[in-house]
Amino acid sequence: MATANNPRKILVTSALPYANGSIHLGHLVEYIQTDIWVRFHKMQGHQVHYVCADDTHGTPIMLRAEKEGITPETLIANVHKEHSADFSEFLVQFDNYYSTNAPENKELSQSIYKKLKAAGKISTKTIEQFYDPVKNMFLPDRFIKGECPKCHAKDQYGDSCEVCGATYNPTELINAYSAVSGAAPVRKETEHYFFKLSECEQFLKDWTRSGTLQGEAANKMGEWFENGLNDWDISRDAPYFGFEIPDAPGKYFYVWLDAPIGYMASFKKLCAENHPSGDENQKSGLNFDEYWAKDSQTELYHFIGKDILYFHALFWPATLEFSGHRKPTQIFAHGFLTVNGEKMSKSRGTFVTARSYLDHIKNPEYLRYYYAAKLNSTMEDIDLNLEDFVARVNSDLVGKYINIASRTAGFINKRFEGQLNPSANNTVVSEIKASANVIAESYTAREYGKALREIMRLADLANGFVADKAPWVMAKQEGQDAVLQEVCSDALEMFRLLTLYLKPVLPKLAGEIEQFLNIAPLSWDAVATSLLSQHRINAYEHLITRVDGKQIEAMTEANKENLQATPTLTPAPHSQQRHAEHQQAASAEAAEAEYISIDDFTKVDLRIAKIVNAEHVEGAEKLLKLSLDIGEDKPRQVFAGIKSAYDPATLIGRLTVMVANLAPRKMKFGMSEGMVLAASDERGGPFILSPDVGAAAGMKVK
RNA sequence: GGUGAUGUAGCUCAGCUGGUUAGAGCACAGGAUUCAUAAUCCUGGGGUCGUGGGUUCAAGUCCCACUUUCACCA
Repeated sequence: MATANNPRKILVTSALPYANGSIHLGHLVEYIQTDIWVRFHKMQGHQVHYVCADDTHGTPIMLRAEKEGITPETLIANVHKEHSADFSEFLVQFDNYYSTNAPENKELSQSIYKKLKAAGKISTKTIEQFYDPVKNMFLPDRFIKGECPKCHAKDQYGDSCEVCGATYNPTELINAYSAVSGAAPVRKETEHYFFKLSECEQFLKDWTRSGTLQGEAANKMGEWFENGLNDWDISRDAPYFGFEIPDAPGKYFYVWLDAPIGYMASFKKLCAENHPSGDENQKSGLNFDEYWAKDSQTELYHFIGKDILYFHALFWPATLEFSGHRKPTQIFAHGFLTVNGEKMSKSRGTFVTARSYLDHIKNPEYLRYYYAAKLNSTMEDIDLNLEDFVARVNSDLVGKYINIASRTAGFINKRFEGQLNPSANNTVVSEIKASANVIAESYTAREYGKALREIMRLADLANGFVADKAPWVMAKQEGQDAVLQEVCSDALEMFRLLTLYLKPVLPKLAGEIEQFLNIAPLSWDAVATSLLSQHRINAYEHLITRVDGKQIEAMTEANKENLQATPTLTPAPHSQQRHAEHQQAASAEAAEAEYISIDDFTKVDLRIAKIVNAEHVEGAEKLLKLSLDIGEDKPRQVFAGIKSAYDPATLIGRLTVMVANLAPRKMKFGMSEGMVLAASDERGGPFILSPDVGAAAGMKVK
């Protein structure tokens, strides 16, 4: 066991976000989970370093930069700035946030490759791949599209069909085309470099059994072993944004080779920063080799999403082992985020970026708290239920926790000039202190939900104590001052302890409370101390406010609008996908948001409609009842939400456009047999459409 | 399709190696209270633990089948 004089030396990483998009609420699950774990261990007095970086290489980055007319270097520098700001505002405190496109990473990648080669783990093989003859480049599967060989759905990606779920090789696609240039790809031979993973099976089996993985993850590994391990293709042909392979002109490391090495590079940079002279083996503290040499005694933990377990549990330990480095102590995989029980969705407005959350909800600690309340050590998905989010934050943080200080500090400040006088032994205080170990164990085991349940149970005890003692009654009675002071002091001591327990999750709030209580920054061993009599606290200022459900609505609304305002042209990666081109399946929905086929469009039966009657609907705030002639025997009855903008009398006789084959819907005031089209956004509306002169009722719009 | 997970009160979740009338928070109802940016305290209603079989003296907890949702398939 580590002691105060001999702290554990721990290096922690989170997965590298791909420099191709913004950080969103899904990403944050991992960074918040990791950050809480790191902060907790730092509070315990251990020497913990938390590093991360942007994952910057690969074809998607190259092509996006080209499309934007900037260099890849400029693109990744912009993204790095954005990512850094997002993390910082969410209080994710990296010791270094770097980039895989860095000299340290290049050097490490090349040196590791050379060691693997010297160990006989590298081979070459000529393979045949699709090639874009217009762009003069080989195409990753994701950039080849065509007709599914099984169900003949159009515009499917090169590896799997979104419609029928079939998987296949890009060579099986019918009428394949390049998503980059549109040209028909040709097949072309090229020599690729492989890491001989097939030879690492025994090593990996042993490593897997050594307690490095969660049970579920180990099961998953077993499945992969059963299927047999294939060699890993680690090269890509120019043009490619990445590091060139030594002695292999025109060949580059596949992004997934140098990405995890980015963990090392980021740490190496941190070591250098700690050494002003630049001589990293001379100066204080951090020594790169102490953490990464084969016989390292330090601990190394990777927090990752379950989607990239394959890379971290197979390739990465094998790469480290056969290049003469230490292996990870443990790999912690977590599940994905769903919002309101479903995948994050752009059309529902639940695909929320970190920035958008900050713009609308403001306080990042609400999200940290909510995620922590949901997180456990398994790979299960966690759900962000927005209603639950509001209820939980308001009830737990404001109603229970902060309320303890809010309801007692006033007495101390007004009646005793901020001076405390706690009792010698309060049973509730003792019980709260007694939970320190249980809570610490839960944090260590990444069972944050369990930790917070316990903390909230303790907060209930504290509120019960206050209710039981009823200081407001004492305040009105003569001669009760001493007891009043004692009760409120004890409540604040309880509040101090709860703050300590919550500090890994709510570091900023804890800082403000330390100021309010006028105490030194809380570390875990401060459980053993107490607020002393004579100690003076500062004036209580309101610490946090409640979340308003309207803020949530505004956020989801804004994210819906964003989609319409700025449709992206590049294939949007799946909500959870952030790791380069191996992630090929863009969600059907995301794809839909960009383009629909002509077949989709013709499903909508648009007709010119003559408004033969329009009238107000009694009891309806927004609706007008329209009768629309579209050349049928009887006019259609349609309720349209345009009352705010139109006087019914002025509408009669006008021509407009309606959707004629929308499923009839029963509304409060009767059946609505279609929909009238109208334009609107924050600038105004609705404005109904009018056809040009000559159009007649019943004409089809196409 | 294969594989791994998952399905417990209206909502979000606990339930360790099988053992008394299945728990919590939120929401809801009633009461108390007024110190706190309506917070707090007490009480209560509410679940055939996805479905169907099986093992067992005893199953939410083990086994089998089906089914829901999610993920992965290099």
